[in-house]
Amino acid sequence: MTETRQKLLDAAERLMSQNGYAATSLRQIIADAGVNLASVHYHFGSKEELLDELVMRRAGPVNEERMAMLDRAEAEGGARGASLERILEAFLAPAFYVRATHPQFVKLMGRLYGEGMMGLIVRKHFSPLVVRFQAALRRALPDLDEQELGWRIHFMIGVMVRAMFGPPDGLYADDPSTEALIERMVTFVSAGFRARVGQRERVEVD
Amino acid sequence: MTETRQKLLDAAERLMSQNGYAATSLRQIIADAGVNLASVHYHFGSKEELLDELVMRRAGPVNEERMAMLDRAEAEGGARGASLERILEAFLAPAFYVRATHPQFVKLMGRLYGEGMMGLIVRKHFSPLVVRFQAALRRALPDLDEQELGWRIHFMIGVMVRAMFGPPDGLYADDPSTEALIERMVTFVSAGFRARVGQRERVEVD
DNA sequence: GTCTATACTGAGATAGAC
DNA sequence: GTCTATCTCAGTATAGAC
Repeated sequence: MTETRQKLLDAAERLMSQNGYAATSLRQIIADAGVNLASVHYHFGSKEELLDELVMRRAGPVNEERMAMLDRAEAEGGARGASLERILEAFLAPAFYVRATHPQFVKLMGRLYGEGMMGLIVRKHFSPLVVRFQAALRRALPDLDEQELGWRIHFMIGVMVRAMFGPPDGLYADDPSTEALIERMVTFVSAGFRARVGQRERVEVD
Repeated sequence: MTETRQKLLDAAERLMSQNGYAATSLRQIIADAGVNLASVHYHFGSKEELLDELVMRRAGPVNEERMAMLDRAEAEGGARGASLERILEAFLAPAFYVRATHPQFVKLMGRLYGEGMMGLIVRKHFSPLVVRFQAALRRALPDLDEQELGWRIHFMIGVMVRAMFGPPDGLYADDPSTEALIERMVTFVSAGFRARVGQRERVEVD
């Protein structure tokens, strides 16, 4: 990979994580990277393909880690299969672990999901991942019907995207450590996945 | 309100619900509405202010309905306050009831949240709503600490936004009725709100 | 008060010289 | 591989007709 490519990807990641994809112009990016405007189209072809490479250079390793964690969870679970919590953790945690080395990337992913820019990338690169996790969840929740499972996965993505955006707007919540945030998501989402259909929990809290 | 204003708002709602805010140009909107380009700036001042009016002409009534449902839930709850499920339903249901008369508006709201365009509008117009619902949840979940509650509200918004976007991408989920969708959200989210902190549910599903 | 015509700046994309 | 110049289309602004 040439130096120019690197500079463009780094500048785009930095700027887009702050302002989103649409609001970040190629002219901002090339100014920040110190290269010529036409080099974007020489190296990537378009703004959208630049984004594709930008996402995949980090999402690739994230998805490999997700698969590896799911492997371990299933190995430990033996014949029962992996537990719900371990499956959810395998999916959610690696996406936030990258905060340690590339904090802006996580925020960028949240923005991209929100802007609808992830749909294409997911269809293009994430298919094996989606299939495997759906199958694992299917097995962990055998009583949940297919439609309901699909919607709950959809809801989980919503929770993840929101968490990637950062802490809530108001003054009422902190910015927790990565581990605490993952714990919060898994606790919330696993309870949601386990909820009985058509029979809301009516127990009063203590 | 003049006819031109109406036409612009209607055209913008239709087009933006399909392609999002940023990807919809004023020139598309004025072509669809059959009016002159400059009329946008005469009537609204800018694309962003057009959006503000567009959102509030429907979100205004939605928020009033939310307040009214919360009033009823608290009246029924008496001294105990409203139940968690009723609070969540009061927040979520009215946002989806508008599908009956204005189906595109719900999708538009999902897109706008995703694009980060709702932040400003929420701060400008939704403050009383946020305060009231946060207080109601606080009361329904007295054992939950403030930070945790803030994050769980954040997560709920994520679920709502995802549901507004429409059914999940894959072939694995249907497009349910509004009532069924609300039921699904309330079931999932209420279980998440009730989950015990730092003590994940370990019960196997039957 | 309302609308039309037109111009200004900045976006993404592209062709061709070097 | 890189750069200059240029194309089309975006949001915005204003002058002036009715």
